[in-house]
Amino acid sequence: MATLKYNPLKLDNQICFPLYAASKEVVKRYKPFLDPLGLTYTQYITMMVLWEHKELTVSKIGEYLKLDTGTLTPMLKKMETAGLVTRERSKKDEREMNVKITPRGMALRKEALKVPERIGSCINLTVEEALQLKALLEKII
Amino acid sequence: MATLKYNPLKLDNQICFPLYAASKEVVKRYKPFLDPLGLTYTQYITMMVLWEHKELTVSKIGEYLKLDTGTLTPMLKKMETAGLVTRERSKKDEREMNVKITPRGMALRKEALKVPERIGSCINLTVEEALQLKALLEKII
DNA sequence: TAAAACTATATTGCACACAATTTAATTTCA
DNA sequence: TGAAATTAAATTGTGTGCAATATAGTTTTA
Repeated sequence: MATLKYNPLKLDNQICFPLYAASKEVVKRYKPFLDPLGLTYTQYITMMVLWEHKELTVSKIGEYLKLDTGTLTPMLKKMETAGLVTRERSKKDEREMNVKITPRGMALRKEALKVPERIGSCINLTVEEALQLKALLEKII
Repeated sequence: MATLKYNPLKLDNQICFPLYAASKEVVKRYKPFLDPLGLTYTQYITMMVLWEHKELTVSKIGEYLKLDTGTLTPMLKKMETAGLVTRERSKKDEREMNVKITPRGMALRKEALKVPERIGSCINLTVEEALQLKALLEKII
């Protein structure tokens, strides 16, 4: 009798691929809600940590978001140009760059408040499933 | 008594963020195993569908991987240069580009066979948790 | 205290991702 | 059947991501 061998290199047998595809898919679903705010997804999560903490160094932002300076520096410069943040060297330690949210950046929070619920209704998971997913993902990170 | 309001814009309350972070993290963990094969993560999943199907059009590859031509065309050209695939216009329909795996590309499969188990031991999930995660992610896609 | 080690950010180079547009080939249908 | 619609790739432009390196400031320590 022929035995059907398990193929470890089949796309369908991967855990990485649905993770990769779902992540891109969700970021894409944010786009129509973020475009009116003038934010990309990466800028949106950056604003999230700034709405909460008001002022942070580049490396602190990088710690929260798990992004490196090669990604953050150019993006923060754009956000500065857009008037959402200011960038200033720390007086205490000139190596540090303090990124501070502006009143305009703070004001954007009101408009962003609708985003999470709108996204929620775009993602086909129950609250329980979402919590379960979150727990599993956090175990990986 | 003060009521602590739920903050929908807190990074910790997002489902999208752990998804985004975990996806990047897993792709990063593949790097040390894929570097010796001369493959990037995107090229690796492309090889997966080609190991299975041998010959596909660009759009079929895009369907499997959920990637568009702006991503695939330049990457497939690099893979052609690397001798992993050939690219040829379809005789039946000149609009289609047939991408075919080469013997060298096929031979790479043997070396790649160790990758999935090595990755498995890098990811801190039980088999049950991984299957659960996969099911939840596929519900999103 | 001055050289060495370390730290924070910036820069460079490479590889995606995708929206929007273009080009070329095929199919539809008036 | 021939113009219009559709389809498949390629191209262009913008925005990440990250490894590796560079630069400048701070701390450690011989």
